Amino acid sequence: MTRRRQRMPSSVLRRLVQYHGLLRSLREEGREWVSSQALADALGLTSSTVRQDLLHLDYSGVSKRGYRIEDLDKVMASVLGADTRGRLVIVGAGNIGRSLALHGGFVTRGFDICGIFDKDARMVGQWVGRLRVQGMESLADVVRDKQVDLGVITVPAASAHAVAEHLIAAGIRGLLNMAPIYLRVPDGISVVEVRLVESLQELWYAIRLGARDARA
Amino acid sequence: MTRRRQRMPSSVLRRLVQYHGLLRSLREEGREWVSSQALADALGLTSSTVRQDLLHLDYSGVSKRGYRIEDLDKVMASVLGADTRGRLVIVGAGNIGRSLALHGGFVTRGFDICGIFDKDARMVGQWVGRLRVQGMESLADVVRDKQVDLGVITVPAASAHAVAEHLIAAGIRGLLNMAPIYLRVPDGISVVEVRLVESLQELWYAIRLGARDARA
DNA sequence: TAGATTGTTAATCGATTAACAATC
DNA sequence: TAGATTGTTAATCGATTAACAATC
Repeated sequence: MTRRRQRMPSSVLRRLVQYHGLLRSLREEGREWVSSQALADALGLTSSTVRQDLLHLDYSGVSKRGYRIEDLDKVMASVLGADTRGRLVIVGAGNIGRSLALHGGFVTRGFDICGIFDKDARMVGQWVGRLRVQGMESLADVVRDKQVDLGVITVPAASAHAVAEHLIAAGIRGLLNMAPIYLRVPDGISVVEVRLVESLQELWYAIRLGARDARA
Repeated sequence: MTRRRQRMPSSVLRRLVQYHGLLRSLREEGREWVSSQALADALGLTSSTVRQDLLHLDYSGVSKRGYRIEDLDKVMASVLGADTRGRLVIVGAGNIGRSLALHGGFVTRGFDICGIFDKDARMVGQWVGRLRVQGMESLADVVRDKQVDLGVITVPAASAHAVAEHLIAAGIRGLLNMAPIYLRVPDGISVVEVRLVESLQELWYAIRLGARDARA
């Protein structure tokens, strides 16, 4: 009987995903044990934070030795759902959309790309790797037939909301939004916003601040 | 004499960048005033948070009317450095790197792309929009000659650390890292990590949790 | 004027860090 | 055994929200 744990804070979830990626690398290296301190060092955290985070899991380490990498990896994969594959479609076959479709990272980390769509008739029919760009009118059928879970939005800001509604109407439950606009969605739909330009602006601020400090 | 404000927490900085993007759109629409409540609604925050954030700026709103969009935009642009352009290079001319180079978002939001580099000789010389892919041996010269501020890393995880060191040695002060590995850098160098696959994994967790809750 | 909205203080909430007994 | 590392509680720190007097 698994103990009922409270809902995971998103700060903890974000780190669990990181630990999991790290554990996979460590496993590949053939390592067997890892300590909270080693995990913390690798990600720029404190060992206290790591141990607090692992409290959210049904897994215990071993005093003096740390955590058995293989076991912890399995527990995390199960909690994160990394042991079942997610199905996604990409909407927007511009540069970003096509590069994500061609990028191997999604596939190797558990996601299947079930289609790429664009409303531009000139794009439709073009090949992107093994996929052929489809028109928006096919979206709902593909989502239903292939039981697609997630939509990745890589269209311009002006079309993003319409695309989101289209995907939600088709039955999708989660959106990764790369369009530079904040999406408002109904309850029950999850959204993760990816903000490349904004990240760059934060970086730009930090650099300028550093330069000022250095002069002072 | 501008009052010396304390260092800005990164949570506040992240939102200031968002406000600024929003203010730009509002300006384009020809709007003149905006309230803390309207800003909050647009980004899913509370008006309290917005007003607290604006306390970090040398700018005051007007009781009963809100904030004058044009003035607030200017103050923010100045604080964020959005009134001076940042220069960047992209290292890694794979799908992601090329799509970022071709993407207009960086240029329209204040960043100039000064070069794209790859260590693969077969890539070197190929055109990516107006840019030609250069070999790694040219990197240091370009960074120095064009006074490049930022590096965007879009190489595989295995090469990311070497590329980061190369960029830092060339004199760059900030890195946007899209490689799926956590970068360790010396003091004084800023890093922003972009984690597409990890974002997708967080989304996947949220969806599965939602599905469980719906069943319960 | 009356009412809406700011600026700011205080209260709450949540996340991180410190500390240390338990333990293998 | 002795020492390293866990699990967990308590302390600290920081961020968000609530509340409301000031005000145009």
